[in-house]
Amino acid sequence: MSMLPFTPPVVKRLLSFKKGEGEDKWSEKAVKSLVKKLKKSGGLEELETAITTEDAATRCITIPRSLDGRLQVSHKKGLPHVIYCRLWRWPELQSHHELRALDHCTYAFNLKKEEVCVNPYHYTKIEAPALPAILVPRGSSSSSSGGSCNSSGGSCNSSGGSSSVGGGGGVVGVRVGSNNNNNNNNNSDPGSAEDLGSLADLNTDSLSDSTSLTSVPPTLESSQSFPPTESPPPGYMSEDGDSPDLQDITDYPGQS
Amino acid sequence: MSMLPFTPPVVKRLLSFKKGEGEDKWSEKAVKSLVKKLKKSGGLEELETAITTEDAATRCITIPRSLDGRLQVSHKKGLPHVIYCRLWRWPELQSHHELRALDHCTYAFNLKKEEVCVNPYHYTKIEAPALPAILVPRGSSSSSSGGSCNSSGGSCNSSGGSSSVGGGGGVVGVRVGSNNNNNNNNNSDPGSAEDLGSLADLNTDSLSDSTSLTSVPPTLESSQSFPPTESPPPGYMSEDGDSPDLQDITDYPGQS
DNA sequence: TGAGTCTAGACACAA
DNA sequence: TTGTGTCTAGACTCA
Ligand SMILES: [Zn+2]
Ligand SMILES: [Zn+2]
Repeated sequence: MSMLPFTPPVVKRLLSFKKGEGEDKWSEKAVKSLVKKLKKSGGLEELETAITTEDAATRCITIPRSLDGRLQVSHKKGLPHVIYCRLWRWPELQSHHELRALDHCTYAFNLKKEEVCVNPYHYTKIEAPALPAILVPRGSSSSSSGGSCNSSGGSCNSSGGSSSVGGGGGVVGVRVGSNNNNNNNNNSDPGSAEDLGSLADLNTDSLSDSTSLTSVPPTLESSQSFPPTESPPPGYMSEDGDSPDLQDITDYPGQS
Repeated sequence: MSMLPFTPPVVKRLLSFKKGEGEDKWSEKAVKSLVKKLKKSGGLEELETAITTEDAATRCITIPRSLDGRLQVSHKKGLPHVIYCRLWRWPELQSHHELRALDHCTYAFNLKKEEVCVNPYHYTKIEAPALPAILVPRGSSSSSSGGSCNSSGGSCNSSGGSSSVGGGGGVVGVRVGSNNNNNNNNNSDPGSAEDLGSLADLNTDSLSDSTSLTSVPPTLESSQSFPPTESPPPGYMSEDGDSPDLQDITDYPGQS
C-alpha cells in the first residue's frame, strides 16, 4: 500500500531550502513531482546545484509545458515557474506578473517554448505587474505615489508600454525584489543585476504618467487562507496536518 | 460560485429509485454524470422509462467506453454497468462477475463495443463469479464439488471442458459471499457446486431471462468501510455529510 | 483571461 | 494477467 510517507533524500534536501512557512505537505508534493520529471530528463543534478548554490549561472532546468501553461500538483494548478520560485525564493509571490526571466534563460516561461525553465534563479522578482496592472485614472493633483520609481537600482519607468510578451522589450523593470527589502536577492545577487540593467532603459512608452499603476497594493498579507482547490474527495483532512486518517468517513461502496 | 447543491428534477426523480441506503452524495454525482451524457446522446428518456418501469424490454442505454472500461465518478472508479446496477438494483453488488447481460442487450459490457449499455434492466445478477474465482487446490475428501447445474434457467453444463483454469480435478472455487444462504438457486447445495456450474458457460451466455434472481438477502456485511478513494486533496470532509466547510484547513498558498 | 472542477488516461503496484 | 488505487493534463465551466 505504501501509505508510508516516504520521502527520498533528494527531496528532503531540496525541501530544506524552501523559503517561508507552512504548506509543507503540498510543497513536498511539488518537489517530488519535479524531481520525478527531472530524473527522467536528467536535469536533477542541475536543480540541486541551482538550489544549493543559489547561482543564476546554472543552466535552465526544464519540464514540459502543458497546453494552458499550468502545472497541477496535488489539487492545485499554477504556473510552474511561479510555483517553484515561490517555493524556493519568494513565498509571497503572487503571480507570474511579478516575475521576469533573466536574459540568459533560454526556456523562460514567456518564450513559450515547449519546455519551461523552472530554475528559480533564472527569474527575478519585479514589483509591479509588468503589463496589465490595474490602471487607475488620475484626476489632477494627488501627487500620489503610484508611478514613482522605487527601485533602488536606477532607472525605473512606471508601467511599461512594453511590447510583446516574450521579447522583453520595454517593460518595466522595477528592480528586483528590493522594494522594501527583501533580503533575498538584494545582495549582490549574481546575475540579477545585469539583466535588470538591460531592462531598465528601454521604455519609450508613455502612458505612464497619466496613470499611476499602483504597484501591487502591498499589504499582501492576503496570502494566508484559501479555498481548497479542485475537487472535494473522500475523507482527507487538510494537509500539513499529516494525519490521513480516514476517521469518520461515512459511506461509499465498501469493498476493500 | 454555485456552491449551491442544485440538483435538477430529473436527477431527483431518478435518484428516488435508488436501492439501498447511504452513499447518497456519491450516487447523486453518479446520476448527474450519467444524465449529462445521456442528454447529449438523447438517451435520457429511455433511462427514465427503464428506471421507472423496471422493464427489461427497454432499449440499450449507452455511454462511451473508456480504454480500461472504468468510469470515474467523484473520486471513485468502477465499471459503469456495475455502478448503475448497484445503484438501481443490487446495492450489495460486488463486481462485474456477478452480472450477466440479457441476450437482447446489444451493447453489453462484455461485448466490448465502443459504447457500453448501462441499462440496469439489461443485466441479471448471478451468484458466483463467472470465471476466475479463487481456486483452492483441494486435497482429497472434499465433498466433491462435482458439476451439478444450478441456474434456474435452463442450460448449464457442469464444468464442461471449458475453463481449464483450474486444471481439472480437485479444485474448488471458493468464493464470494452467499456461500450459504443464497436463495437464488437454493438447492441444498451451497456454494461450491453452483459456481462451478456457472464457470461453464460465459460469453454469449444463455440463461437470459432467468429474472428470478433478484434481490438477494444480503449477508455481506463486508460492504461497509472503505479506503477513501483516489486522491487526498485539501480540506474536505467525507461526503454524505454535505458540509463542505473548510474549517481548519491550514496553509496552502492563500490567494482568494 | 483567470481560476476552479472533473475525469480519462497513464502509472504504479499487488495478487 | 487482472484488479485496483493515485495523480494530473486537458476539457470544461463560470466569472
Ligand atoms: Zn532558465
Ligand atoms: Zn443493453
